[in-house]
Amino acid sequence: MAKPDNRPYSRYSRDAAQLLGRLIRRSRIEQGLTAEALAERAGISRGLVQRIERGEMGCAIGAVFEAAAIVGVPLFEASPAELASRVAETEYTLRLLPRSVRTSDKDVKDDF
Amino acid sequence: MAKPDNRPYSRYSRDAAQLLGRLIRRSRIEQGLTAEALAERAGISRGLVQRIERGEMGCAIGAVFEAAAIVGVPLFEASPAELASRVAETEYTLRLLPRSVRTSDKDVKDDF
DNA sequence: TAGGAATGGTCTATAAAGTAATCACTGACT
DNA sequence: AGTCAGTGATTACTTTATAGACCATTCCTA
Repeated sequence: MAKPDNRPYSRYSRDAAQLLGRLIRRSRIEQGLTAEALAERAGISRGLVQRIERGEMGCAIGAVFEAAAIVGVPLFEASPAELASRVAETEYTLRLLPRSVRTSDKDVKDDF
Repeated sequence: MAKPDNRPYSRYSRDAAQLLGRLIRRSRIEQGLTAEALAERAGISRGLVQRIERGEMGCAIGAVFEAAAIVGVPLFEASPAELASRVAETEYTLRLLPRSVRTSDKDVKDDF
């Protein structure tokens, strides 16, 4: 795994993963879709669907997002078009930024 | 990996992953944070940070969300409090739904 | 309320993610 | 201009997730 498991995840990221999982489950059930059926469509196993819906942190983001897309849970509160637009937009902004970050040390700027 | 790679990801989920990665990178750079530094904070390797920022689908969602949380990229456009609230909310709704889905078959709604 | 599909959990083999070390290259400062 | 930190990419190795089959249980529905 990514995390040595003694280094805990932040509350925020755990909540986010859990919420996403619950939303997927909710949507799936509301659509009368079986876990097995969703798994098949997403090209993953039923066991993985379970873990995704449980909000486990080890699941591949591709599998999670794919499941979300299939049952219609919006990612980034955005439609496909909006999403693509924001991708391009961010891509552009990224090109304007310095490629390398100077380790100017200690100013962490976690305020905002 | 989750996907046999012949079964492609949908455009939507790929865009979402890519956008998230770019946003993380953007935020990181704007904060003058080194990829190495972010990796250390997230408890992951620098190589994984690279893949996350590249938007690769195989990254663990925990690692991605953790990185996002650290650099301040909002998940679900929600603050920590809002997120927790929505988790509880969804949890509740979920309890009202049938636990088991009847395979009423063929009404599938993969358009959106 | 009985039948049966759907779910949840467990187990093993395998594929893949993740790490760490290394090297070349880019680009930001003195 | 030269230096060196940061980055990007590749490698080999370790750890982990995933698939798939299985069994027990839940709970829809006839």
